[in-house]
Amino acid sequence: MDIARSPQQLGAILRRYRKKGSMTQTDVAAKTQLRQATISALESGEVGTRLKTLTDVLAALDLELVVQPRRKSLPSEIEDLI
Amino acid sequence: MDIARSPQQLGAILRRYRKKGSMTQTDVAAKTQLRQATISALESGEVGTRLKTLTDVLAALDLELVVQPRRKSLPSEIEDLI
DNA sequence: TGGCTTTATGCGCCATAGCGTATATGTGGC
DNA sequence: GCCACATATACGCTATGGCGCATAAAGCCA
Repeated sequence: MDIARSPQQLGAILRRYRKKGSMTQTDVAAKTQLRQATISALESGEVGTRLKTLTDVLAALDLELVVQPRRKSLPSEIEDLI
Repeated sequence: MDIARSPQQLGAILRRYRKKGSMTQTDVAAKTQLRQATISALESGEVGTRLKTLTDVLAALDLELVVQPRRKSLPSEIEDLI
């Protein structure tokens, strides 16, 4: 599932989509005018990453966000503990 | 729709949900341990807002994010111009 | 195992978010 | 018009993201 409630989950999802598109962090960095190190930080779930960085990467991966009410999601809460 | 591709769209969505829940920025600030001014900035679409701030507010409003491939969305692109 | 690619870290620098505190500006309701 | 309540701004401060540049540490595959 691609539901995120934390920067960590968001980072993991972005990494999955990036790999699905056969791109490296360096590729994404080039597309977004960011550094490879910055992409690394985002995917690692650094809590301080800026929204602009997130939306830039989403654009590079051709993704978008949907905001929705939380569903009961035991799986996702368990995932939080990992 | 609640699709966001930019901090601005995200802020607008959050504001709508907050009002739907009859909460003030001060209420959300209290719940999240952030300042009312910070909530104001987030809803205004300040690009530098931190991911942690976003996820904290999402939690306070009982919302979550879904990441999905971009759909062709003329409406959303028009919205960008507003 | 060696060698190449990919990802994670380090360091010094600058810009800025978020802080506390406070005030100004909206915005409704009466 | 007045007055609460809500939201937007301001100022000085500290913490930290992202930068360039560089290197270390994994991963991967022949």
